[in-house]
Parts: sequence; C-alpha cells; structure tokens
Amino acid sequence: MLDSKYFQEGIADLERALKNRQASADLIGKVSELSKKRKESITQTEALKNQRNKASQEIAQLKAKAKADPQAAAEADRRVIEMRAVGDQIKALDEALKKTEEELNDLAMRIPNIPHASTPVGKDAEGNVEVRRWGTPRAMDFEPKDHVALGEALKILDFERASKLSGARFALYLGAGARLERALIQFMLDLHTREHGYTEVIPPFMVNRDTMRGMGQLPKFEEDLFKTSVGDRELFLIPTSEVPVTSIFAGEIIEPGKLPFYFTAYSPCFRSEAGSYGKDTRGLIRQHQFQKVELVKIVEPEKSFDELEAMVKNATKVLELLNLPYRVMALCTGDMGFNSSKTYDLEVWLPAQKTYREISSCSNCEDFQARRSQMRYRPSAADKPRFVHTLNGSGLAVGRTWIAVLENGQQADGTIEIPEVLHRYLEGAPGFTKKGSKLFLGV
RNA sequence: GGAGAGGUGGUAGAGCGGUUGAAUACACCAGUCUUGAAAACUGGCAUACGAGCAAUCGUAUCGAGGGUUCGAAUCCCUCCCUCUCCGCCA
Repeated sequence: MLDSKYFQEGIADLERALKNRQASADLIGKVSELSKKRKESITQTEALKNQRNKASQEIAQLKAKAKADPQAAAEADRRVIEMRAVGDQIKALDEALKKTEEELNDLAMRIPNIPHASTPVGKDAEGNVEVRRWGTPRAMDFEPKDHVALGEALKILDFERASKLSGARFALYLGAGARLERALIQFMLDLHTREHGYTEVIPPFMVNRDTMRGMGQLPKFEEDLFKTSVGDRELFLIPTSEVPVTSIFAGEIIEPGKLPFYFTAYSPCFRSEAGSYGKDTRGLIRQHQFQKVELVKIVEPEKSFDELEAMVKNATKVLELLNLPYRVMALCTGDMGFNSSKTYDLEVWLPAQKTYREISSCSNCEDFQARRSQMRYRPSAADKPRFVHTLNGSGLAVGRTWIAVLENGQQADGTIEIPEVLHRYLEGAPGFTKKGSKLFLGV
C-alpha cells in the first residue's frame, strides 16, 4: 500500500476521491507529507547501508590477510569499530522509517477509492441515477402479502424459532422454503458456470486480518464484521465471498496470458449490521447471516469497465430468467461503497412494498483492492508487473431473490407460482405441485 | 491433541558467520555441428523496488517477523506452513 495512488497522482485526484465520501480532507495533507518523509528517509538509509555493505566486504578481505599481516588486522579492528556507529545510525533510521510507514499506511488505508468520472456526484441515495428498467410488475387483483406473511402461512419460514436459537436477525427456512433457497443457489451457479464462463469456487468462510485489510473491509469497518478467536488465533466471518475469492491471487504476480479470471462462489455471508438498528427489522431483508452467489472478475485495467457492464448483464440475466421486474441504478459518489470506483445496484420489484429493493450490487474496484493486497499481473514476459483490476457483484443475493419469487409469484390463495426455469430443480420435491405446465408451492 | 522431520532459484538439491544472490544437476533460451532433429559442445539464464536515455548502479529477498554481529541462507527467539506416525473427528 506504500505506493498508493493517492500520493502518486496528486492532490486533484485526492480531492475528487474525498468529494462526498467518508473521509476527511486533512487526510490528504498528512498522507502526502508522510509520503515525502518516507522517501527521504529511504534515500538516507540506503546510502548508509551501502556504506556498511562495502565496509563488511573490506573487513572480510582484511581478516583474510590478518594472520600474515598485523597491520591488516589492526585496520580490520579499526573498521569494525567505525562500522558499529554506522550500524547504530541505521538502526535508528530504520525504526523511524518503520514508524512513518505504519502511520502512512494507517491513514492511507482509511481513504476510500476514487470514483470514476462516470459516477454521478451526490451526497446520498437521493443522488443515485436510474439507468434502465426491465419487466412490468404483474397486475394483482388482490392485496399482495409480504414474504413474511406468505412464508409463515406456508410454514416454510420460522423467525420465532430462529430467534430462540440465535436471537434477532436470523432465519429458519423449513421444507419447501429451504428447498427453494437451494434451488435458487443451484440455478444461479449453473447459469454463471455454463452460460457466462465463470469458474465455481468454494472459498474459506473465515479469513484473517490481512485478507480483510486487503479487500478494504479493515481497518474502517471492523464493527461490521463477526470475529472469532481460538486461543490467540483471530478469524473473521466473511461478510461476502468477494473477500476470499478476490484475494485468491493476493501477493502474487499473475503470469502473462492468464487473465481474465471469472469466479463464482456460493457462500453464507455474515454481517453485524451495526448502525442499521431499527431498519428492515421485518423478514429476510436484513439478516446477520444470508446466502449469496457472488461474481468476481480479475481483469486487465483497460478492460474493467467493459467487464463491469458484462457483469451487470450476467446478474440481470438471473432476474430475467426468473421473470422478476427490476431496475438498474448507478450509485452516486456519496452512496457508493468504500472500495468502489463505479457501482450499479440492481433492484427487484417487491409488490408488497410496491417498490424496488436492492438485490445485487456490481462494482468495479479498479486497482484499489489490488494495491492493498498486492495483486499484479505481467502483460507479457518482458513487461513489468501491473496492478490488476478487480470487480465483484452479487449474482444474486439468494435470500432476497427468495423473497422476490414468493412475493411476485403469489396467488390470491397464498400459494406461489414457481418460475419455469426452476421447475427442473423443484419438480417432484415435497411441497411443490405440478398443475398442467405450471408448478406451485403450497397447494 | 501427542511424537518426529522439514521449509533454499522453474524443479531437484548443496551450502565452515565473510568476494554466496547462492555450488551442482535437470529444465529453459541462444549459438556451433546436422538436410532436419536428437546427441555432443559453447554461452546465457532469480525476483521486486528505486535511480538512469542507456550500459549500469543501489537496496531488499534463501517460509514470515524479531534478535546477536562490522557482516546472517548459515547462530538465537517467536510465529506460519508442509510431511510422517499415533490419537480424535466429518
């Protein structure tokens, strides 16, 4: 992170980076000041180390001659004493340098990514821009119920018992409900691996502090994460599989010709949801644990914005195949996440709320995560390493998709019509009934 | 969890605290020879960062981090990982 672009590319970019984002302006000055200080002390210590390295070699040569030549022996002793002082100086300078670097890193790590020029400027969600819509909400000649009412009536969702087990913001899926969740996961993974060219991975669901830092989750957002420890070993539960999957090549230089990488992963996600007390307390919308199928791309910098558009298409394809109306929002500078340079949110239509709700977020992080986790690639054997660009998107949040399938597929009698693409995963399963060419949950 | 062994360049594998960034072999690249190939022979071959138009120079790197020393792959400490055996577990 020592070569962060924030002090390489100057103040103008920094000011743009901080415009309407979660960072204070005095970070800029401090960071560039520390950066200058760091460079100076490196020059200084390297000169001293050079002196010491040379002297050590000369001492070795003198010592080799020392037996036959008492003068050489005396000279060697003299040089050793001389170098002792230099050694002390180096030690002191190294310690100071280390401090500077720690301070610099700590500050630089708290600066959010620079928004792309195409990201709308705004201070909160009001500033987001609708890009397009797909589908028409189904006309219903009855008052639509929300997924909690539907799920509890169908006995496929039980929040009371979940709360007995784990407290608030946990869910227990039962029977056909659990089966539907699993079918959605399977459907999404099949689509992305078969049709969209992603490679399926199952990452660790717990990661260490370095990985969290590399992905931009730390140091700023520690209170949003669940943490475990055994003895003095500390691990964080992943808030999204973006964290382990994007980190696959952390600290590596990817060989020529290997990019791009497209990965998809199913995982549970764990979030403390600190700061969202009282929000979305009803139902599955905001849980401490939810399931998600994630899309991750690791690509060459020149291609990352095209790749973002393609990723959005991959995610919206899931919604289209499920016949769920949605809209695409370009997030503004103030509403966008810490890591991102450009983000599209996908919002699905929820009839009970009569509104669109976020179901996926697709971001181009450019080289932000790559710098933090030192992920580089070599364009060709003769080239120097360059930072990769990383992208991530939900493809999709499974719980919220489950909600959308229930609410959009509900019938006047409280049963659910299942989208055709899921039939092959659910036909014949307990709780699902075929009627003609249609499949229903809860008949 | 218990006992032991080990982590060195693309791979295998040496390495008395001092011209060791690292022997050697294989692999790889270039050349000689050959109609071509093989073989043989000759030469070249770690990486990152920084400085320079460049030749080149500087610093760092032998699992990671500390320590001892004028000087550490080599000695000391801590941690991580891998392997073998036993136990336990899915």
